[in-house]
Amino acid sequence: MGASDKKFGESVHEGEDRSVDEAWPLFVSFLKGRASRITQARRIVFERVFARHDHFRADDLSAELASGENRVSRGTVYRTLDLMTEAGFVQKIRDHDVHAHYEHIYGHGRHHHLICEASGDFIEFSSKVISEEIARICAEKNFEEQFHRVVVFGSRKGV
Amino acid sequence: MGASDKKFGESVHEGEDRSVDEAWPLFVSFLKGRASRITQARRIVFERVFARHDHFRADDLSAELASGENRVSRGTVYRTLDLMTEAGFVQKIRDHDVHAHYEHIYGHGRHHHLICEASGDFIEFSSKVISEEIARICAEKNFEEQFHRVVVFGSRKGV
DNA sequence: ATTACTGCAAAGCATTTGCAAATGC
DNA sequence: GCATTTGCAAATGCTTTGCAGTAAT
Repeated sequence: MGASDKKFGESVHEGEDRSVDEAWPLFVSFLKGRASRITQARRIVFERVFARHDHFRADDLSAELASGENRVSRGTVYRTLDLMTEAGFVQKIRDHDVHAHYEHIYGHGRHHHLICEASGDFIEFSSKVISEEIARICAEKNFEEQFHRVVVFGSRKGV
Repeated sequence: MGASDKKFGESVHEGEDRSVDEAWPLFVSFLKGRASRITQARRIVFERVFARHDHFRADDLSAELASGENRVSRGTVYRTLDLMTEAGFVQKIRDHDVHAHYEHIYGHGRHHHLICEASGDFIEFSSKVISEEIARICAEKNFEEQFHRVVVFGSRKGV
């Protein structure tokens, strides 16, 4: 396919090798900027992340790297993933909090949350615009929606 | 108060007792419908959930119920919360999966996911409409957004 | 009487952490 | 040479589970 055919995002997957090679120097700068070291383990994890074009789980990646000639230990995989997140190369697709939160919904409409990272407070909101847009997207993607969640992380102004 | 005065979001706390009393019989039906028993422990957890008007964590609720005259054990609290979720009285405010998922975002635009519960597949999408709506809501709520996530659970049609 | 449920304590399991050895600078 | 990292293994902490006793039907 021609790169021009690719609609989604700007990622051009023929460029995958180039992608690591382009990105690595940036990670190096990031590390240098914080007086951290450029190590083999970090390079290995970095490459492995870029070799994937799908979503992955930290523990899967760690398992993959647990053996073989370029093995990296669990702790280091997790630590490097944190660095990469901080540097903005990966995004964590999960709530920050590992704990399960609940709320009772009897008599409530569906709603979503603004979560203040500083105080941990939740602000509820609901939006017809969003629900409708999601319904539209699902129809377009031939996907049957069961429910959706919208979470906005940030902070309350003036708190 | 007239129920009609109630806006959304501002739960009116005088109504709290009525809310449980209205809901409990429904839970009883649900339990009977699946040949499960109506027990004291379940009633205690149910009430405690409805007595809260905020979000709560399973482990906090469990800690609360760990002592006192109406104590309920940890295991039972978790099990009852599952039942209540299944029955639709509470909503779990967290991804289904406890594991952290990552993806690399270098060269990708921000995007979100449709997650197929059957196959576990992810379908990516992005929507300017949603981002703008969220920005609008944050402005309205005086909230400074850092980032947002939209997750739609459901299933792919014809898979 | 039966059978489901509860409490308990132990097990699970992803993730984190302390520390001695290894490595980058 | 010195400080940061790594690997290892043990610890964490929420959640789940097996089992024997208890309660609901």
